[in-house]
Amino acid sequence: MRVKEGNKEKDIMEAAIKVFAQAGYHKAKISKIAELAGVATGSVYLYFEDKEDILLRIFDNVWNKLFVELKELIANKTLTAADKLDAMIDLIFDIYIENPALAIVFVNEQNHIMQHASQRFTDKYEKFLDLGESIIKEGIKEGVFSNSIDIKILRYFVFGAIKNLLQHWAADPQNYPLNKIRQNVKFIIKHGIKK
Amino acid sequence: MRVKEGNKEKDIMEAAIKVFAQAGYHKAKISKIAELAGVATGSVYLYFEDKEDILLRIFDNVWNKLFVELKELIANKTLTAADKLDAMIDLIFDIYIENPALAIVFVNEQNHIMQHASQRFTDKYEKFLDLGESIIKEGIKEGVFSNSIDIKILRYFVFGAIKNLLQHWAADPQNYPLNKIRQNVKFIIKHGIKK
DNA sequence: TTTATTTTTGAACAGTGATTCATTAATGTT
DNA sequence: AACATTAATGAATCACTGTTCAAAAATAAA
Repeated sequence: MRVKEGNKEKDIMEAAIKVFAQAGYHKAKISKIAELAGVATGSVYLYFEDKEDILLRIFDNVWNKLFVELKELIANKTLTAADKLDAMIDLIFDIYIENPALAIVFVNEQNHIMQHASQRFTDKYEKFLDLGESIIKEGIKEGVFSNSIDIKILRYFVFGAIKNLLQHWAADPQNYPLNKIRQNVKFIIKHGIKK
Repeated sequence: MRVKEGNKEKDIMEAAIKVFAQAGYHKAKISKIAELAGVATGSVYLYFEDKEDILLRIFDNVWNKLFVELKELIANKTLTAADKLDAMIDLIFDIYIENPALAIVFVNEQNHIMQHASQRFTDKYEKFLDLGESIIKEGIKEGVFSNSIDIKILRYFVFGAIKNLLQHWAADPQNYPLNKIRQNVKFIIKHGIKK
């Protein structure tokens, strides 16, 4: 019997993240991913169903990670709802700092995922946003958040705002430091623009 | 001499909007667009350079329209900055009401455009957002808008939030009436979620 | 009606790149 | 060492669809 050496699955996935980030999903070539991962083109198909499966698994990982982290965060009894909201926003920004290529894929290919794999994906996405929702509800109970905003609307509002800012940032990182963006996002969500 | 009959260019563009909205740019087939427009496949290339050119011209039209309308809006001396901000948001939502398919293309294919034709497109986009920026500045002068938010950040924040909400709405229109979304957007931008 | 010019057609072409699979290599077992 | 089993290879296949272009059709002018 022969046993698999190394971790080709991981190698391929990491290579794919880089190639997807650089070229975008559609222009990314399997042959390029394989080359970067140091395997033959055909080997990719030993570990992944097809091209889309690679992207889906990348998203699975990100959402799982975010979900676990947010869950821990919410369980923390020493934080107020407002603190938790800030920390939740940090979770997303931190992906960018830890793994910029992954973050680029995450924000750029969201559309693709939504249209081609909503069944597999919506679950994790919605679960994550459900947790976010619970923070808002907590804040409303605490009396610090307004109860006149529809929470379902709020979640897509906030996620979309952050996604777009990160997309622009990724396209031209020099423009702004990520931390300034993060700060402003937190402020706008809380206070809006009215004086 | 023979003269062109009808307005095939317009027919093709309108067909393309429908097909792009339904299938997404990448899966949209030229042959399908031609069929829907009632012309031969090859005829598409008499009026458009290539597939991407169709998408670009669709975007040109939308941005031009938005730009003109926003300009008029801003020139209106009877409106306060806050009124103008609301009206600006209405401009975008109104595309959805007037032509849902066009709006779906507009929000879904923004990515594609940004990555493949920023030179041609960024101009109009940024010009539009510049006008939006002028509304905010007006409000700051009036003393009604906070001056502690970075305006460049604000614009991508707001545009992204709206874009994402409209994308979700388009994917499942039953979920929410568009007007409720619109209302909430206006409120969140102005007041944030803090009580 | 004939000719000239322009529009329209749609089948054929061509480039692309995801996917397959017969072959080879590597490792473990007897 | 010989064998069995699984991993890995990468050139060939295959499907797909954007684009081209020679031919046909429509219209206007002579």
